[in-house]
Amino acid sequence: MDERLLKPYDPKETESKIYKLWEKSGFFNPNNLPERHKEFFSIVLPPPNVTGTLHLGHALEDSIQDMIVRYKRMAGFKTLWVPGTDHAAIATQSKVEKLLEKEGIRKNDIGREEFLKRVKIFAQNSHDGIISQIKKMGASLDWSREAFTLDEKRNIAVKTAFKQMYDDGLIYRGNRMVNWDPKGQTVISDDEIVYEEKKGKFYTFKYGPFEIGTARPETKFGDKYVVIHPDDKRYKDWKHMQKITVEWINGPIEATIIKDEMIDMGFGTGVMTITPWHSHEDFALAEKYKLDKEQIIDKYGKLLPIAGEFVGMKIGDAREKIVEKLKEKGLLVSVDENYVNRVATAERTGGTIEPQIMLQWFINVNKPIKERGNKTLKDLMREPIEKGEIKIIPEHFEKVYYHWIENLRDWCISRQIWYGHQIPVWYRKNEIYCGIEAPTDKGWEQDPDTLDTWFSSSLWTFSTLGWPEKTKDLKSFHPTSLINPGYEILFFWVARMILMSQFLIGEIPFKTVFLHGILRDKNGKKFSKSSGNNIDPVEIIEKYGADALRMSLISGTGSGNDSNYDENKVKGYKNFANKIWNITRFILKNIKGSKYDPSISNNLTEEFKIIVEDITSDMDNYRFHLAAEKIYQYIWHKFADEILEESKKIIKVGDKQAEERKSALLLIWNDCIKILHPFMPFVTEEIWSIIKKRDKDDLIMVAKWPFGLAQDKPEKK
RNA sequence: GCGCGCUUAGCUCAGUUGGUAGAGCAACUCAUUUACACUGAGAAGGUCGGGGGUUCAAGUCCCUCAGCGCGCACCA
Repeated sequence: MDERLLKPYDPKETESKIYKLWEKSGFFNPNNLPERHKEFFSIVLPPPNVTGTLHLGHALEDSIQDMIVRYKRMAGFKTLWVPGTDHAAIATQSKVEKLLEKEGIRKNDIGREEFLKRVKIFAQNSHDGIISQIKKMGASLDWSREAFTLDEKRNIAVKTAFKQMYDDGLIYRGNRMVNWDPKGQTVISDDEIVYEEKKGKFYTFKYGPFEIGTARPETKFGDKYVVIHPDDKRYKDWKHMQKITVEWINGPIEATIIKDEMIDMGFGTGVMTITPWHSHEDFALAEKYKLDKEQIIDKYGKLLPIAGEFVGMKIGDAREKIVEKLKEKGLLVSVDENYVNRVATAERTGGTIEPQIMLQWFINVNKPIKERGNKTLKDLMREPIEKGEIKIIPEHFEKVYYHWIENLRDWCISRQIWYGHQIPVWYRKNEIYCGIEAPTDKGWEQDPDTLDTWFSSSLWTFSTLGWPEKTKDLKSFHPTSLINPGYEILFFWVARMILMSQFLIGEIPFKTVFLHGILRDKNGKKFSKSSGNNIDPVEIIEKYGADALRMSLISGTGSGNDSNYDENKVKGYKNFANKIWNITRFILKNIKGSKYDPSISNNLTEEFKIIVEDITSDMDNYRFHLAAEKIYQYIWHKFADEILEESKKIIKVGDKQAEERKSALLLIWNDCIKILHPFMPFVTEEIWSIIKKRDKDDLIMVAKWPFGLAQDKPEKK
């Protein structure tokens, strides 16, 4: 009897030892896999942000992906799982800014270079912690191919991508309405906005012969256009472009009446004034009728000279004072105190977004691309899903995806932050140069802005494989087989990867998008540092083992569904790990001295084969949670509770039937351990080593899936 | 407003192409040192959110209502 089996299973002792064994084997790298691994299977790890440490949500993601990767590897695929981390531009920068604030340092005091040094140190620390966390999960990532969204190679990819899109006129610089975050002092994309419902006041003012409503009186200084619906009978006597003089905040102004169908006649009085500089819709209207646009608020959220006596005031402070003045002038009609406003805030800094017209860089999603039969980037994003080249699981997210594309505006990619890929564009007076390298002659200055972090992550499936170089990896492993992000980054990441891959290399980035849900705490609350419910996976691993954690996260939740984390469940699977440990002890004890016949076939093995067929079909059809529960049920309640109990009597007799039973037990148990391996890799590898007692190369991680049932060919289209 | 989900045992959730309702945890009754107490045996627990429809047959498909969650959107 192996000494290890004499005491209960101890994951702590086993896991780090086993992980080292795996790393040493080299099998994480597909190049080192034995001959039988032919067809390629590839997947990239959604790179975690280097903003701190991983939480249980990442553990869920790692568990699912490693389970799939291990299954595919056993099935005979030449399997690659690419690791990496994301520099997460704004998120990381604002994190470091906050840390420096505590030391009383502001980033402008130390300057760009010194600040970036600090960020780099922070990012490196985060990275190291994250990698060690991922390894503790048992993730079989090929570390020799590790990448970072901001490393040298990815920088070349980013610049190459930018230039290609710039040359094709898809990236342009223009004065457009953008989302300005006064707190983060940068613009952000539409997708980085989080809307919060806030109760506020809704004011109605007299504006000449009209009454207009607004929730933001502080933007109204420059309002000199009155918009009315052309069909509104109440105002039928007013003509389009008619000019009137009205008394307003700082005296009389000349206003112009605009008749346009954008107005909702049923809302308020059916009349509104517009502020083209600080509102997306107003801007669109102003463009349509070539109206003047005036800036009211500066980038610090303060009022400009147009505000007259209110100049320099913060908009929040100015609001009530402006209302007061209007009231004194007899222009205030009413105040609705129960108005619910949807306030746009910045995802990362929490700042209240101020729409502004600014000179920024954009990706044009509506421009017909000549070389692609006049298709737009929107078309390139939509088509692979429509044609079924990319499958989204669960399927209903396809509708969500289309819906997003329909509403998509040009993607603003420039950011006024320091941490990130600097835009590869140089200016000299009126000249502009875009290139991989800086121009060599004098007088050029590079654009100080950096790129949206999602620009670099959207190249991830091919930038990690060597693009823009034509590498062997790229040829072998792209398009990748599968991607497994949470559904919350379907737009941020998945959609943009499809966009970039389609445009830059003319192929899809992955064949299947398998989305997972969000893991919440026991009470259904989102994990976050601020609510103090954050859990470090390592903490749980030390208590129950990585196997138990993995199994508890995978089983019991349908794909794409949110789930609640329950420590009791982990505890249950720790018991399960010990159960299979004891089963192994029982079997080895009982088969001692007997000859093992691997060709045995009887009722037990036939019945087992049917179970394995069922489980394998679940594995091949993304029903992993079912596969996990089925193998658990079989092992504990069929194999242990029934078959082993019954075997005790049979083996006691010591006849031919007993010998056959012993062989059947060993055969079935061997295969049970294999099937369980993708879910609980550590304990199964340890048991394998005890059963096999062979040399180091004979690892369960490269053992063949039972009965040759798993597909070793790519899925049929 | 538009879109997408969810509602199944006390709790947390599974339930694949429609074919007699499942698991884990909790609670209940027994077994008491067995490969395993990180255990075993057993019993209990559900008109599958309400209503209607299709079908020989509906938790599953269709319609409708309600509650909850999420995403998107230009209600000034």
